[in-house]
Amino acid sequence: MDYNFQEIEKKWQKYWDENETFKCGTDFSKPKFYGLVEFPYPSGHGLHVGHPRSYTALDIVARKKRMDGYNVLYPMGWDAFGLPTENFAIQNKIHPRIVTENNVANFKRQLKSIGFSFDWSKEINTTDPNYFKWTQWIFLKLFEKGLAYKTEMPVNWCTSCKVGLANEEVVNGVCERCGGEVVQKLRSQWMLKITEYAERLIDDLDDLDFIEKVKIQQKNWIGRSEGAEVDFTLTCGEKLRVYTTRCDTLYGATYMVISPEHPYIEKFADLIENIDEIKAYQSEAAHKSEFERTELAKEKTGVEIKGIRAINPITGKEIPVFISDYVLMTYGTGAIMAVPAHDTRDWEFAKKFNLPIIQVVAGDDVDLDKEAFTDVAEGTLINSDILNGLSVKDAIAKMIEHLETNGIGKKKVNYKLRDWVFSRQRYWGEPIPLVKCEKCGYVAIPEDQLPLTLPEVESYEPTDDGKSPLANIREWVETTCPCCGGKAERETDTMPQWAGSSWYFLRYIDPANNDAIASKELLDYWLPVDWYNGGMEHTTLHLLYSRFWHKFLYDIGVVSTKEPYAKRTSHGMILGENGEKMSKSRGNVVNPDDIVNNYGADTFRTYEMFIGAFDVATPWSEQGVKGCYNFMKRVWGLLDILTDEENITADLEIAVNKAIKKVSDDIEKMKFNTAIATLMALINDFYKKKAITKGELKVFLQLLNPTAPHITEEMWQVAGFEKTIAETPWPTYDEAKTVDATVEVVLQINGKIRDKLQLPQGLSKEELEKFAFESEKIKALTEGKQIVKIIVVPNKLVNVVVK
RNA sequence: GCCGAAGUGGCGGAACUGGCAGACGCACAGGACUUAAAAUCCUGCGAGGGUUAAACUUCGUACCGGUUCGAUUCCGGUCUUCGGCACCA
Repeated sequence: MDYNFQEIEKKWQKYWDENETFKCGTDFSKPKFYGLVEFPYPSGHGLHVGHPRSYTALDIVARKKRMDGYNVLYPMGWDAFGLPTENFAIQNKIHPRIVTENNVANFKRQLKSIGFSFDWSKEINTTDPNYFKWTQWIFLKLFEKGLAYKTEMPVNWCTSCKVGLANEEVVNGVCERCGGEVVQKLRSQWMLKITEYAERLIDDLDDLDFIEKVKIQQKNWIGRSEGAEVDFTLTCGEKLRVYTTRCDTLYGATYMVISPEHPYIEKFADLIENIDEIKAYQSEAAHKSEFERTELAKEKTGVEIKGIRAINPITGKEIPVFISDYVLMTYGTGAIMAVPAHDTRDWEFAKKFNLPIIQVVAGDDVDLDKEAFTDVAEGTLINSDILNGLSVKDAIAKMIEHLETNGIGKKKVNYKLRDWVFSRQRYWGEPIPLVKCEKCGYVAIPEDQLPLTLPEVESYEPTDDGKSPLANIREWVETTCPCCGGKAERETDTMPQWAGSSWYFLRYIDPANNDAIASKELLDYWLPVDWYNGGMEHTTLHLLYSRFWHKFLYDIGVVSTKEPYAKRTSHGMILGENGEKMSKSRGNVVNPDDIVNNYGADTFRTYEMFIGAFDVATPWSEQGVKGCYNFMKRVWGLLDILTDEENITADLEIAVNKAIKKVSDDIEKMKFNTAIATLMALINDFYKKKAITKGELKVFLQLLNPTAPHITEEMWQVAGFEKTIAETPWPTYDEAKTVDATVEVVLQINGKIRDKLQLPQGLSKEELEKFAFESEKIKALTEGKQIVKIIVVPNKLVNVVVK
């Protein structure tokens, strides 16, 4: 009988659908397992071979957990708002909803063809009004609690398309779509105060089982730093506040710099003698795009503010104040004290403008004519009066104390994290459910009017002045104020794509609920997500945003866990055969459909898991796929050598027990490649014997089932076993039977292998030593030499050290 | 520049806590079956030396050095590749 994967896979996919085999249970006394993978953006290109790497991995975990007796929730849905769909709709004059429907249908067909054990009854779609009703609801709660606010923010503006672009759409400083110039333009934008959660987002990471690099990347992104705020008095009488992490170097602060956007320029314009020059510099800086500001950062620029000077509060000396675009308005106070001796940027600036450089930390190999001395960890303070002789660490502590007792400054923690720009001037997103009333300002629309749906429009293109296409629909925009009943206009911005994905794992729990995000009882049972796998590219955006929203929902009592995800893992990228990232332009894209059609879903799944270490990027290999296809055929061929014997034969008992242990452990540790290797080795044993008993086949099929579910179920049925594998418990092993009766013991002289002995398991050190010296080779090589030492590692080796 | 990960046969990759480097697969070679091929099954397969064949032997986990009876694994330094951040005071 040939291995007809098309027929087998179709048969079992139909069976699972009809029997709702993987629908999560309602017996809440059972332990639960909530496995989650990132839901895809249903693009027009169809599924990428990268998606199934993640989905298969957690599918294996989910299938095993079910066999382990857990109540498992493993859901799937669609993150369907977003730009590519909108752009496709614009180009082809099709409604984005239709585009989305088509893409979702295609994705769903593809996912089903791979045989994932998703509970499809929990399917969600972020563009479904019954879904985004709750996205809007969460936004209104944020608004109500003062965590959503509107402010002027620079946006990336494409001068040719006349449209605001998301950061992801700006590639090398130009518009991704048309290649046009991108500049910064101020626009009024809705913002979410994620910075208010910065500290908790860092601190709570400690209790989570996230892979270390995710934690590190999130911490770096949030960018916590401890320092001090210090007030310098200006000659105009006002105080200029700076932030510094190195207040120990205050004696070396020889000038100050404020950012070009600093409000003091405007405030003290009358006192500034060279105001024209300053204004010119300001406008120059404003016209630089983000790209230019960073790319051209090699040479420092700036202008001294004439007419205003500052007084160093520690030394009492008068120092000049500059403006320069190397100081950012968005971090700290938008002003710095410059210590050129110990900061590279300040040093470069001081060199260019010929400013004094005063060393305040001593160290070896310091040449301040060549570069700043920044590696001060071992240094001692000098030229610093009260701090002289102290280490940097002690000096900081002493200076903070000094600043605080004298009212000059205080300790301060800062974060690099900035608030979340939450507006998009686009059509295909969730409308922000607010109206602007002339009298009442921004007012939330009443909850019972949610969802606020998108109106039908003629064109999805943004307006000439960069407003959302919604702004053109006057009958939709013009409304009444829910507060005073007067004339009001709807907000025409929509939410970013990150909105719908920031809470989707909650909706899976109870997707049809009309009264709440999900019922409290179900939320309490299923949360937190036990295991979330996804790409590293989502570490600093999606993963952080969703942790933020979850913490907010925790604060307002919607959910009972502080954190959404107990465990986070990440898969490596699958590269093209040439080792480069898969892309259309490189022509190295592999279509999952082709693999499923030519080799079958089981081969595809097995290959994706066998390809290499799960968290490491690996190139695709068609030959490798064939290797796994061979394995499937060998698995199928076991039916030809099947005997009637019910038990596991004695000579394979150890191998089978070892395999159960290894596969079980490897799945938990995501070492799918070695789990499969173990099963390949085991099947070689069966073929060598040209026989497999029913007992052996049973265990083998169960172990392979999570990876290759179709072929194993079919063989299970053909072999006449009861029920389906999915309904059977995961096989157990006998620890005592995972150890071989004999072990190969290595005999070494001075650490070099000279002989090997096959000896019984568990011999004592003395016995091993005795056996070692019975070896002819060891005898010969130790003959007449002085034995210095003998090292014996039980069951492993005897090493004789001779002189 | 900063943070992080990695470098092992012709290739993808194994190796628990410092203890036989190269599991498993691919490719390749040889054999069985076949009229033949494909498919399948079996065997071999790091490099050099050595032998009719074996035995045997030296080298070998990016590079240089160290710790150790013993290092792919630990420590110091160098190089390369990939991922992230990037004037964050």
